[in-house]
Amino acid sequence: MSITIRDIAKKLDLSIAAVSRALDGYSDISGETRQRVIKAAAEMGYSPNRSARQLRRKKADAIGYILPTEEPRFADPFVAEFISGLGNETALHPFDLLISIAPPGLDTEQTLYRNWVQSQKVDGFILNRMRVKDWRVQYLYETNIPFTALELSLDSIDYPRVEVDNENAMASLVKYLTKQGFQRFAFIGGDENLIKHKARFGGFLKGLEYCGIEWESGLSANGDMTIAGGYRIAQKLLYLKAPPDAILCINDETALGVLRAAHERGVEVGKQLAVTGFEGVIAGRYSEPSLTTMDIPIYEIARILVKMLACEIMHDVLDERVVVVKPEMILRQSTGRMG
Amino acid sequence: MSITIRDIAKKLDLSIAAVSRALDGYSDISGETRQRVIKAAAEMGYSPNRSARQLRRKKADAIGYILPTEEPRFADPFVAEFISGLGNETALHPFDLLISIAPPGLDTEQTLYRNWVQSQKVDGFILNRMRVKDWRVQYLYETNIPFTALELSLDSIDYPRVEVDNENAMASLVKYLTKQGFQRFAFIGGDENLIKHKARFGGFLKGLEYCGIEWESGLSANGDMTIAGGYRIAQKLLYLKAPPDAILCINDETALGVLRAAHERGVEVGKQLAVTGFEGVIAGRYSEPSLTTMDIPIYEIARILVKMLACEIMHDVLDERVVVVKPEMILRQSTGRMG
DNA sequence: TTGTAGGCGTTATCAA
DNA sequence: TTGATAACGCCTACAA
Repeated sequence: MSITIRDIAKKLDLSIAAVSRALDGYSDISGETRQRVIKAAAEMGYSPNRSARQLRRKKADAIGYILPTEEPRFADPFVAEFISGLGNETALHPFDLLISIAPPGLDTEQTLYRNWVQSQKVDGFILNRMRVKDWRVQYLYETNIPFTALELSLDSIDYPRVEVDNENAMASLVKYLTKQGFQRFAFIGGDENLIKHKARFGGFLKGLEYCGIEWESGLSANGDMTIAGGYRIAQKLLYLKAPPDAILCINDETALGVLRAAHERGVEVGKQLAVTGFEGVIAGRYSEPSLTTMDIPIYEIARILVKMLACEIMHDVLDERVVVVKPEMILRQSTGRMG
Repeated sequence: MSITIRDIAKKLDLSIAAVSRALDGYSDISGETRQRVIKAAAEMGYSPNRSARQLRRKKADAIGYILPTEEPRFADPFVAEFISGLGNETALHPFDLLISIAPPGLDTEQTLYRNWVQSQKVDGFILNRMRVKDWRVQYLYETNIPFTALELSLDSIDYPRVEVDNENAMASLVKYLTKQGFQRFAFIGGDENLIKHKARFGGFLKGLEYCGIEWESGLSANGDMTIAGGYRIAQKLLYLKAPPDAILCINDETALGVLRAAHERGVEVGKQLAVTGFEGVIAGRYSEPSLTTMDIPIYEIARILVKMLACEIMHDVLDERVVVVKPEMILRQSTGRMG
């Protein structure tokens, strides 16, 4: 079968203990022996059996990410970039990345988390799509499992995390559009239980207030953060007797759907109607018209989350327990009048 | 610490062996005892320690997917949908999904595969983005590790796989466009070492031949299968003295970039210029204009690959060793003249 | 039907 | 500096 330390020990006429220590870089082993062992190991193509090591060390050397997705087929560019970041960063550490998928309901998701914890499959978790009240936070905190997350849930638990300054960013968009002369603001959000929604919608309201504009509740609706959802809701908004002249969206996907609906309605986006996204997904750069958005470095955020988690797991000191990311406003054609 | 069978045994005053067998559904255990054990296990929140089980069984109960990506940040919708399919299907089996990322060069990628194999991290692999000559196929075949793949590489090794009828599908597009009156055909491909490229470009040529059109090599170029790549190449094509009136792309991403370039050039897509994608990524439905494409059920394919792999690992008989998927032509505005 | 015991490959604790 | 040896938690002959 596979090569074990036993094979190396036999070949070198050493004890397995000596081999093990030589490979793990302990100091109580002669330099010469170490060299011989390392050489032999390399020649024989040895690499330690993961399960045995894990069993003994009581560590999985793996981190887990459970994608919280509603529909089986709801895979957006955000996810792709996020996973890509997780994958690249974990590869730099001595960790594996374990991935699964569970709808954010209580059943499957809870079972999955509990199972991974109890069977010690992973040493820690990466979380995103935080909910206002998030049982994952409660659970992992109580069971003392390390985790890092994108966004802070409102469970009054302080965990290592990356935060995006959603609120001010969204407010900035409102202010900018006001200066451009737009007046009737609509907002298309997502699930109200999401922190992301709360923060961005909050920023929208804050922006309106700052600009002295009164909020018309009829001009806001929540979708599912997909292109299709944005399209559907925009269709309604654009057929109102007094339609909005600016539609701010919780994310780029939604905004891309809005663009489509506007085209069909024959509304000139950038002139008669301003549309903004959020998150800076690549497609927005090439849409017609191109999409004004608040860019968020999703890939980088994912990497930071892994780095932080690795520190937590190793019990290293974390220089920054909270990393705040400021979105960057990217002005493109969909808000027009940009000279 | 965590709950083990020992704890259950102690509580129920049984031997650990009895508990183990009861949980694993062996027949040589009394129904009553089994019930007691199962009940206690559930109450105590037991789930077996993964490392211990793996070590004993010499099985990882995990499948691996190593994302072959060039750029650290190259995450496309294809990947998102693919991973989503892998994740959902593995969740239905008693398997974990281990994910990592490696550029398709020899170095990192080879080390990673070897490491996962040698340390027995996974019981099998899912492959995609097959290359014409693919060392992964050679290696896994030789080491006798189960794997399934999307596309057949040209290594003369017959493995369980899903194949997409790329060639005929692409040829169909050419034929269709010819009927619509388009005449000067350009093709934007990807990496020439990819099976996908070979097959789709081959289909393009086949289609031309069928229609009696001569191929102008100046009207073909290879990009990197991203929106940006498509955009860049289309810019060149559209400024030729005799520009094409139809641009067929290896994938939707490329085609979306072409749309953008056409807009900027002031070319009316659907009338003066036909553009087609391939793969049926969701964004194409909402682009402006919407994109004609060959839809491929990526999500389903991923699930099939996992199912097949599971069979292979369990040494079950595979009813179909090769599943062929026929893309579905979806006609939208980008090829116009559709009544 | 149940219990005993050995071992999977490592690592860690002792002695030597 | 090295070598025995005992776990880690689970599974499975074999014995009872």
